Amino acid sequence: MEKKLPTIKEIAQRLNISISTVSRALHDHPSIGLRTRMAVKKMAAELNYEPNQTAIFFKQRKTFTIGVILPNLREEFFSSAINGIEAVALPNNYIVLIGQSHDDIENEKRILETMKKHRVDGILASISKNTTQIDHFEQMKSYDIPVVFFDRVPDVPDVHSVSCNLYHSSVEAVEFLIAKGHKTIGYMQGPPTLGIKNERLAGYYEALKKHKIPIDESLIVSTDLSTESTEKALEELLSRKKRPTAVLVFHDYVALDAIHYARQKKLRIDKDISFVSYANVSVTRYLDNPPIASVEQFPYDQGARATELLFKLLDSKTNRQDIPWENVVLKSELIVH
Amino acid sequence: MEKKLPTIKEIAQRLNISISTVSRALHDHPSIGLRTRMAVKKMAAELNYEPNQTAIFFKQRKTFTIGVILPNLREEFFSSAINGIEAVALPNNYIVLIGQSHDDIENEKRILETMKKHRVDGILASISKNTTQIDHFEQMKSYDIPVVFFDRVPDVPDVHSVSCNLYHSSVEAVEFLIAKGHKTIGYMQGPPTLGIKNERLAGYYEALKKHKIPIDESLIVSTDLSTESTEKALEELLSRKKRPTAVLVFHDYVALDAIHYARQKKLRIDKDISFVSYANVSVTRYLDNPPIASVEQFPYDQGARATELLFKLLDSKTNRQDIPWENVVLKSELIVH
DNA sequence: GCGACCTGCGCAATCGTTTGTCTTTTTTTT
DNA sequence: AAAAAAAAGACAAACGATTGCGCAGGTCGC
Repeated sequence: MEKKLPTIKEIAQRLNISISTVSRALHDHPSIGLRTRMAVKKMAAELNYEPNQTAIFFKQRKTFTIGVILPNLREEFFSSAINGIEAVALPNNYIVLIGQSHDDIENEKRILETMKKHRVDGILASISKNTTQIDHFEQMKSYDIPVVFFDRVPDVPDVHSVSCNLYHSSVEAVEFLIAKGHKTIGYMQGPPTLGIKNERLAGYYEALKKHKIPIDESLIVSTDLSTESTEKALEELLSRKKRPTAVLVFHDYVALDAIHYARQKKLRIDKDISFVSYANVSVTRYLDNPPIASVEQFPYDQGARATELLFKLLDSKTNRQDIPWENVVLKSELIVH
Repeated sequence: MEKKLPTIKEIAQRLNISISTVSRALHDHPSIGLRTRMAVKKMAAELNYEPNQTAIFFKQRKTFTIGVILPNLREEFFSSAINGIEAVALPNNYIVLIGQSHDDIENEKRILETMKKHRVDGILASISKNTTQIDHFEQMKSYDIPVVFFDRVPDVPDVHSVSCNLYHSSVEAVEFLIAKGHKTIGYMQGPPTLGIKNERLAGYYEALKKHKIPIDESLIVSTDLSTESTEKALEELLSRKKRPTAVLVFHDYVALDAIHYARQKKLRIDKDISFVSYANVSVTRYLDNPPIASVEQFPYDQGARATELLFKLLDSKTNRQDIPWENVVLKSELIVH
């Protein structure tokens, strides 16, 4: 049963020709005559020949594999991003290796190491929440493995990246609340390492400024994304003398925790307090009290664009060091529920 | 910049010894003396040598890669399963290649083909909802690539599989409803190809029988999982003369659609009608009207066990054909919310 | 009718490692 | 001190495919 697979060598022997001829024939090389070419192809079909990719990978120094490193597949954002990545990668005959950092930089390093060993052709990464330096990614340069960051991109200039600009949508989100009559609007931000650029906060400031609402720093609180931390942050906001009637929240899941807590405290959502957040996760569809609006960040598109950029890098014949850093920025969009 | 990576050959030249000696020294082969072994390791460290895995894969006919084929990563069940798979695979130095069938058998075949080309050592698969025959998986045998199915396993005897026994939990679920005083209990089943064994239905029958509740076939309806289909199915149930006060539903997401629809129809959840379903997805945490109970199917454990089984197959020296088919069945558990 | 050119194919090196076997050196035994 | 045994390392053949180069044989030109 365990027949070993046919090789070009076998084809060559049966046809009494050289293996190089077989190889070229299979690749439609012009220097092989039609007769032999046909004969080779016929025999290949008969034997059910399939090239041994591992041999080819080895010879070509190329594996047609891209590695994807991301925090957690269970987050809808990332599994959607994978779909975008696959949509571009598969048609190009690339296959996708996935590793989850679970938001731990040590895992991130381990995964990167493994992917390097497996000689992936390129890497797509969304960094973990406590990745503050990216030496481990920089190292890939010396192995000539290009890296493209997406969504959670490090805040340094010399990388390739695809991300969403949250500034405009943040302005829009706050203006949306203002239009609804809110005058005291809080902001609950995430961990400092995420969204270093703080486009969300900048948008928040800008909108308030634009509408001449004085900025009250005490209305800005932080959560580390855990439920407890979020509850504590909301508690803080609720204790302000000028209690906010609306809160812009770092992420839908955080908002859900906040909403849950607010309801426990007998606050009526969208009457006593309203929430707007980011991510536009699909479960809100089933909720009675979702955030009234959420900023869509197009994970699928981000994944697809990042993969396209990576392929561009892979294709470029020139020394990769010479390619200018490219930072694609997509527009986000406020979705009102 | 683009320095090419050091090889054992280079180490050999610098030390003026043979390549084989270097190789053996690095592997602590007993026939290499301590002096040379140390020298080799020192040099390897200096040069920052790393073995070329693609060469090794090629030579060893082994890639330390397992392919995972599943319907959709966006389903929490499957992304959790991936976690279980990674938990077993990574410590064993295996890496995970993922492909989504998106519930389309053609994709499934394509992915399988690609994975075969990439010479994965083994495959874990959860079949698509319209996979009725598994020839494409059977084919893997002739390439000596073992396949282990998990969760969505084909209903044939000669496969390896890991799945959850839903029979007992189904009985338990219905008894739970009966205990709550329900006497008219409907059942909304999924597409026929999924859960062919129909343990859910069997459990449903059993519980009713046990409690001497006559079985009314008109209380059994079907959905293809789409929202529309689910709504139609619920509508049917609601139109029965003896309208059910509780429904056992194929899957949480289906239940959510059903609940959504029921509420539109002004039914009060858990008063006019109650739902119990399967999967125990985590979003129910945020819902006002979740199913009152759900059957947990332990995706993480299923993934982990399936991977262990696969490794067992990979390890076995004997001809794989001789290994008896193993069908691991895990217990499910009714979680009351 | 003889060199120039084209066509069609074979030879052999190469990618980096592993591994069976053979050779050399060292150590032990008697 | 010589022979036998053990230890340490070298040689070379794989693994399967790609590819530069060279070498036939035929065709064409003049």
